[in-house]
Amino acid sequence: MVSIKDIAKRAGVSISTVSYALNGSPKVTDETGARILAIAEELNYVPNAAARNLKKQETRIIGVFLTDFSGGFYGQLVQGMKDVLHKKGYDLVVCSGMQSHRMLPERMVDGAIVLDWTFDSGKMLQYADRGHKLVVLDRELVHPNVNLVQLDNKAGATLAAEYLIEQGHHHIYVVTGPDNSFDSLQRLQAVRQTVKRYGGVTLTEIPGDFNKGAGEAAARQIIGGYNGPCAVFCLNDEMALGFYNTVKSTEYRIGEHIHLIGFDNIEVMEYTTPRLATIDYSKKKWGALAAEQLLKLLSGESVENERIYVTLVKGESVGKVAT
Amino acid sequence: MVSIKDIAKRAGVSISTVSYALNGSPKVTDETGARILAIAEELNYVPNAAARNLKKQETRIIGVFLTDFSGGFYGQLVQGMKDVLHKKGYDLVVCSGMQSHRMLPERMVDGAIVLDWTFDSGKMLQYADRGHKLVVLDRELVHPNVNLVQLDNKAGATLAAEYLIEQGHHHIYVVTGPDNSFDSLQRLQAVRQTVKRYGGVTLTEIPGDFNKGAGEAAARQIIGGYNGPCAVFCLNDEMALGFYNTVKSTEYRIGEHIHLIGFDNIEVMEYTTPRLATIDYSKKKWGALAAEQLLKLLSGESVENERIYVTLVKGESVGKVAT
DNA sequence: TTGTAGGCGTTATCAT
DNA sequence: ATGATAACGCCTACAA
Repeated sequence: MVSIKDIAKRAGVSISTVSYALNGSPKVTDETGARILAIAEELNYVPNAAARNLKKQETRIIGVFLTDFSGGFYGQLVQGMKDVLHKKGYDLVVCSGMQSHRMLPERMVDGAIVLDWTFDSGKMLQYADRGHKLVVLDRELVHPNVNLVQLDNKAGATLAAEYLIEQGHHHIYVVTGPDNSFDSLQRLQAVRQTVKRYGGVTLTEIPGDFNKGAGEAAARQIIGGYNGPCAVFCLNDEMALGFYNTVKSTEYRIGEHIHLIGFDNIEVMEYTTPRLATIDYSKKKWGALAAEQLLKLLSGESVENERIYVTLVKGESVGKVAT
Repeated sequence: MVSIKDIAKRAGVSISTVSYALNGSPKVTDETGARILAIAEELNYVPNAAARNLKKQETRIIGVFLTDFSGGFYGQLVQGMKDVLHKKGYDLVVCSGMQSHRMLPERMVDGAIVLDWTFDSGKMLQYADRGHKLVVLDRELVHPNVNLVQLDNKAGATLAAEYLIEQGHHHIYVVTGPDNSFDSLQRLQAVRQTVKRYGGVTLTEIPGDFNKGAGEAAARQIIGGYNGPCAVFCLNDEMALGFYNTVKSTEYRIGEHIHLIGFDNIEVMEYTTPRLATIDYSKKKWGALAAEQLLKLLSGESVENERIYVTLVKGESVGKVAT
């Protein structure tokens, strides 16, 4: 592997001169500079990241930690981050799986954006304590080195629940996410509160895990005990989709026997028949904002937590019920 | 930042003893080893990746290079890779954008899996020449350090074209991908060949770019000049989806006036009405195989190029035409 | 069993 | 304007 040493030898100068030249320092003559650059080019010199990182104590890389890559969800989110980070000379890598969590404390990345419920909160706080900067999208965490950019889950779930209730539904099922998911918990609590506020509405909670399978299971359960029109709020679209699939394979019809709403407005929702109601928000903006917040943290600015607002997307999957 | 030096000082031993202990070398007493480990734990020691990488000349990280993260396509692909790589003690990071291409020559990753038409083939060969190992999924490249795991595009496109022709269609449009996309080119050539082989079929090529917008534009163009039933082969599902959307907003019906088939069988396809015909293959297997090939390359084994086989998925989007 | 020391490739501070 | 040199944190012969 060719290093600055090789270039120095070839150019008949010292390694420091080479380093200066390569970094465009004005301390070196235009002439020698050009000569060195030419030699570097000729030798196909590429700086070694490990050495540079070790010396400079920074990588100019941001790690984005996701639970997995499935769903048409992350594309826009990451694009939003990339746009912002590239503009500031940062690169971005997407990591997934608990194995990769160590990249932050090992300083392979300068900071982290986390949307990954497998990332332990305790660990995150520990890292923050050691000076690492994080932006967290999927839970509440209080630490000067941690910034929160959260969805307005409460508003979204309330919108969804109210929508169902106002269409005349008085029996509502809610299919939840994993127990340790902050998003799920927030949404669930908003639903409970809304139901209580209205009165005369019964709420049945079905535990889920944000994956398709949970939606399918919930559908089987509800169909099994079907006794009249009911409404179902799946706390994310993935589960709503699984629910939809299962109902589709029966004689029951969505929007007629079973009314369904999800959360996230992932791309697929647009293609179902009937169109599934859901809660929408800008994934790209979410990513962009998260990246901006992280950059501020890295530059030592103090930052306030931020919130991403949501809107209701109506769909034929939710119909009126005569009361 | 706490380093082995700090641990050594605290433990009253030299840094090499600490290093040995941390790496579980049998050269150190169980007693001192335990004591050192305890102190490391207590001080929250985390090894510095840059230093380790610099010394060991490897990172045990594989870079996966994608053009972007959109589409429900990459989830399974990357999952397949991750499963294989983790089992061998490698981590995986997903990179996107030309900025990130430098990670390979800078040795931030030990090897690369590439499915990114913005990654220049010349550059890739150059890197291979310098000893870097790559597995390439989206083009043909001949180099001992490069392995190819390709889709059987020719078979897929032939299946699609034959399907249309055998349903009685004699006017076929094909919407292509970007000019520099190898997948697009291979598929297009197979279509041309199939059409020629059958005879009596006219083929119209509409340039696209593998994005939704191109599908929409093609749909507008075809509808604008509509004069009787025709068949359309979008060379990927993303464009087929755009096409579908646009037709949906008109009085024309897919599967009746316009017959449509795509390529990839992305998740969304299952939810359209009518179900869009497409070409399917296992994304997970593709990723897993690519990862295996890369590991072999890294361990110095010589490897043959591989191929991923495809199947036809029929759908109501393609109907029979009376001839 | 433990310590000493050299080196991985850069950057950056001092001299010259 | 250029060169010598000391870090950065870790690993690993080799010495003791």
